[in-house]
Amino acid sequence: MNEGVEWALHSCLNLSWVEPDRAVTAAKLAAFYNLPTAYLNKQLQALARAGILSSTSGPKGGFRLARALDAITLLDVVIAIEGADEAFRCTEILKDGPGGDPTVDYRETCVLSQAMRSADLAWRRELAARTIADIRATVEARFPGTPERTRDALVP
Amino acid sequence: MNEGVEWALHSCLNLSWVEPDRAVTAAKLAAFYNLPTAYLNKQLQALARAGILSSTSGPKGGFRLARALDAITLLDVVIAIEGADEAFRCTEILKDGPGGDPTVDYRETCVLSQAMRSADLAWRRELAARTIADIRATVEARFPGTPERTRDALVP
DNA sequence: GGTTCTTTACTCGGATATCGGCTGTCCGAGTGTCCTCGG
DNA sequence: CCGAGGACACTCGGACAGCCGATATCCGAGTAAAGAACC
Repeated sequence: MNEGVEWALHSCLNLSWVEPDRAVTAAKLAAFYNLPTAYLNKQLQALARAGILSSTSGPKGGFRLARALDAITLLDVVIAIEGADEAFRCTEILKDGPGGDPTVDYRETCVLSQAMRSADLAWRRELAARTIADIRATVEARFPGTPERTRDALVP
Repeated sequence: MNEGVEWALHSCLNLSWVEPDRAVTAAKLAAFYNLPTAYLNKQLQALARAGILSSTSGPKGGFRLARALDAITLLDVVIAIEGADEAFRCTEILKDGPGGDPTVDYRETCVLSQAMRSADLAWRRELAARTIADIRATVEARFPGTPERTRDALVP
């Protein structure tokens, strides 16, 4: 899995601790973890295209969360970065086998494909059940100093 | 995910329909789906290293299943081909952030890492719950002609 | 006829090229801000 | 003093190289079988 997913998740979480009307630049978010600025910017662009962040150009510009915290699931972020394709991609090799029918959609018929898809759905269900709001609440309960420390590092 | 996983899964399933004392060459298994022989051979080698198949050299050689059908899970096959690493790899970027502690193992501490690992475990649990025996039984129930057709194509 | 040895052909196994996608970087378009200048 | 205009600096956005792993391939080591030769 793409490394940018980790950056995107942490960046969304960090953005949840700054005032919603305050935009944070990619440079600030990158400096927070010593990440390459331009490359993180690329991931943030993907989040903006997915409607998770909203971006503003110019001075005082940057990124901010575009939705309520409990309306952003971990699956949303993963899909924004990695794409919506499932991990196991059925190439329908049964079509080239003995008794293969070119008119059949083996992604729906093949038992192995169904089993792999079932596992993939379990993974997605788990990710869709956790929102940034959940994560934030857990972090605040375990590490009370995090919100203030994060805000201090991101806002000038 | 690696395309060889699909080939490996179908090959294991196909091998389940030939007599256990009969070895099938990589060439036969590849011809079944018009796959590149040498590359499929590479995947079969990985399955052999994992103890899922046993290989025999020389004439009348080839691959055969090394374990009982109900002792081979889909997860076993996936791990043999893809490796045991989980999809989401936590790089512990919190170590480089404000308040980061180099002595802490953030793969266990980071809430996001835990959430991603939880989803990964759900995926693995689903794959570990299905064995080649299960798949074979389902296929035989839905497509009764498959066992004979497969055996005819694989044994001389 | 039986046994042993040799030859042979066949198979796996690992070492070797090739390609696509992730990683990393750069510069231009757009925009809000601030300063200056005029009324 | 107030407002308008312009220059400026800052930010995102997409276009451009580099590198690692997956893809695809080939040839050699090992082996079991088959056949020939000998007893």
